[in-house]
Amino acid sequence: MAAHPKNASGSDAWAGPATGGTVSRENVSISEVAAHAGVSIATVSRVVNGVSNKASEATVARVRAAIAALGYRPTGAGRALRSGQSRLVAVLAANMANPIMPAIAAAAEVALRGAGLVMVLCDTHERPELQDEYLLEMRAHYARGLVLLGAVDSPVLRDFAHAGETLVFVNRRSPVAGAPERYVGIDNLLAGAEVARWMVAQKFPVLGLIHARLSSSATAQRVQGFQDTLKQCGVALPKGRIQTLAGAEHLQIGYEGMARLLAGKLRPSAVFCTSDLIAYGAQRRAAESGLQVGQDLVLVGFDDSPMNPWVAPWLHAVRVPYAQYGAAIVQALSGEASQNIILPHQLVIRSRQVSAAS
Amino acid sequence: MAAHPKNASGSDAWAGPATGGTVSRENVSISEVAAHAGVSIATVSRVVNGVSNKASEATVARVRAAIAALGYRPTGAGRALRSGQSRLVAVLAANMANPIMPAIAAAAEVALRGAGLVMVLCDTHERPELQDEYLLEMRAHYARGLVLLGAVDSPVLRDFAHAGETLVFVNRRSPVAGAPERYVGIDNLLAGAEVARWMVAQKFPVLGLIHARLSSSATAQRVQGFQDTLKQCGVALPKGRIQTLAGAEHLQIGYEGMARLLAGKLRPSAVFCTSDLIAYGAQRRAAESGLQVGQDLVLVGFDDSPMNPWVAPWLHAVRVPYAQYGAAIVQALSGEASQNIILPHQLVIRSRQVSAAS
DNA sequence: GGAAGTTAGGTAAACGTTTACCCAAACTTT
DNA sequence: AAAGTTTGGGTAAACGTTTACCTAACTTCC
Repeated sequence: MAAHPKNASGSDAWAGPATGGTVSRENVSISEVAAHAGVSIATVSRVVNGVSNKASEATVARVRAAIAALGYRPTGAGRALRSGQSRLVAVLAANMANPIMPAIAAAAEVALRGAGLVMVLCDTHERPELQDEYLLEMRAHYARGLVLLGAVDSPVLRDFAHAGETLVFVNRRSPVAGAPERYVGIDNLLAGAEVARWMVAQKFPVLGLIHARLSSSATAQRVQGFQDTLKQCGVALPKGRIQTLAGAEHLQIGYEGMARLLAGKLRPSAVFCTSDLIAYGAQRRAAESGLQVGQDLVLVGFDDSPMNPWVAPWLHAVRVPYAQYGAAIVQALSGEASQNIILPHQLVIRSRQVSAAS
Repeated sequence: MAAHPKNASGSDAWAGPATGGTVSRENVSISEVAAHAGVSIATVSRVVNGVSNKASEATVARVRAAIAALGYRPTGAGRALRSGQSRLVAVLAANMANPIMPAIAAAAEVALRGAGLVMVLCDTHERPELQDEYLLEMRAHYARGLVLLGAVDSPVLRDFAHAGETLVFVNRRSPVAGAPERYVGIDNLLAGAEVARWMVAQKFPVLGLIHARLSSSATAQRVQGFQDTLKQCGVALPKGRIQTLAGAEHLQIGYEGMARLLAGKLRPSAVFCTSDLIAYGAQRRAAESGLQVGQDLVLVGFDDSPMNPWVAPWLHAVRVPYAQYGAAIVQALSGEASQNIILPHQLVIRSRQVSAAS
């Protein structure tokens, strides 16, 4: 019931039926706390920020009591304005439709919280103008850092990179050369190579590859590692069995890519898809041709979404340790302006199940 | 004059190698724009905010030119501090692991952008303390609105609801009674009823139901609509064929629920799962028992994720129009303090395809 | 041709913080 | 006992906006 008179005349209207002690009142500011504790606002500020040698035990206790009693919490805007830095960290994701983006974002959010920061999540839809818009907007909010979850090249990004803004590139490397770079990701080159080596070891007679356009450094490296290693092992991968498709929709890419592979003379027996979504699409197309993925045809994906055991138990995949990304992002944010954090990946081969599942 | 040199000496330090015209410089503030245009900061502010009758055509043009030349963009913190309101809208999602959450968030983000607002996405993990933490933090940033994507009951939420904070409840109704409520969602009761009616019309001999605990109003209504309608149609749904499971992990709930259903004497021929994820889990368990979902057993899910045709073509589902949620959320934010926006849903029955997945 | 109204725009206060600087009192050192 | 040093805490400026209020210079009207 809390009364809540928005334009009431009675000034102490909401001092009345207090909702229950520590629960927040409408709009406590630092000066009210100061008055309540009988100190200056400077002292309150110092207590809040843990400035150590500026207040006696007794005063600290008194201030803390006042804070608790009034349910005070410093206002972000005031802080940001004064100190030129907020607790906001912007995460710009290229494409939230890909389930790995929310997965990384979730991990980042937990880690950031642990560091006392707040995540702001934006979806750039892989569009440079939108990315620029968000970059500017977030700097206007004094964001402490900008995390690019799949960056695209754009004017403002270049500008920021050269100006020394705090940028963290995740999964996909910075598209702007010549500037220091904070990067979090895995060794995509090695991962691609491992997939190739496994396929060779399994002696699959006919290999294939489906991937999106190479504008993303991650995809490019996966593809390169795969191809190089095959060549190195003396295994052929002719042009016709490499399907490169444009478009943002990975499911569609997989579907179409598989259609083209199946149109070739030799039916592929193992296909490397550079993302799980591509593999999902490929499986769908293969199933429509009556193929049983996991038996007639082996697919290897990339990311290894936690949902794979449930919706795609037939899928092998390179597992990217998304849960570890959170901590790594925080570390990158607070560390040197130029650093690479390379996390360990793992090729997950699912048992030849009929009945797998976690 | 304004000039406002922070430490004079190298005042024009960054006027040097301009990055290229309209691209942002380090830190342009309104006073620099004012100086550049030869007007007061008040005038610049008015132009920026489109206050109509306070500046001549010529002045407006001059100010706009200065803004463009310097790449000025008003600082969020300053604005928020002065006006007590920012452009931030917080979206508190209960569980980002459920793909419908990112889907709604994405729609909301697009619509909010269109309204000149910025989305801040947080994951409450269905935990009241975390939800409270975010509510407080976001109000401390003068968030213009708080969107609860699956609210849980919590002290601060109650407090805010009664204090008249701008709260929008999506999918799941407000857990606090007696306060005005802005709600965006579908008619879950009706949807549940429709599923029941369809199942009855198809004359499935043995029905089943798997759902999570009923703390969510959405789940509760789906279940109630389903059960009521079955009863009304004279179709039995004994206790043993209703599987209610606790836990946050819907995939697991589906898996376990199906296991229990299959342990009964009669094998169910059609099962209603109150979310797609539950259906995924159920399918997995059924497949492990050698059942072909879509033939031996029909599953109806809820949400109809865009990925369903790809990863779960065997799944019928109630389609929730997530793409429309964005606009609805914006509308709810800007409208009356008490309103219901009920969007249309649709029971999607997929053709009886043969080429089922695994 | 003066009163009244309109137009264009400047002045300065306020929003809630943080922090550089100052100062008094209490110790510590010679 | 005077000179330093530490401890505890207050004063006030600054951060970048928005906006209430003021003030000229024009219009308009009789």
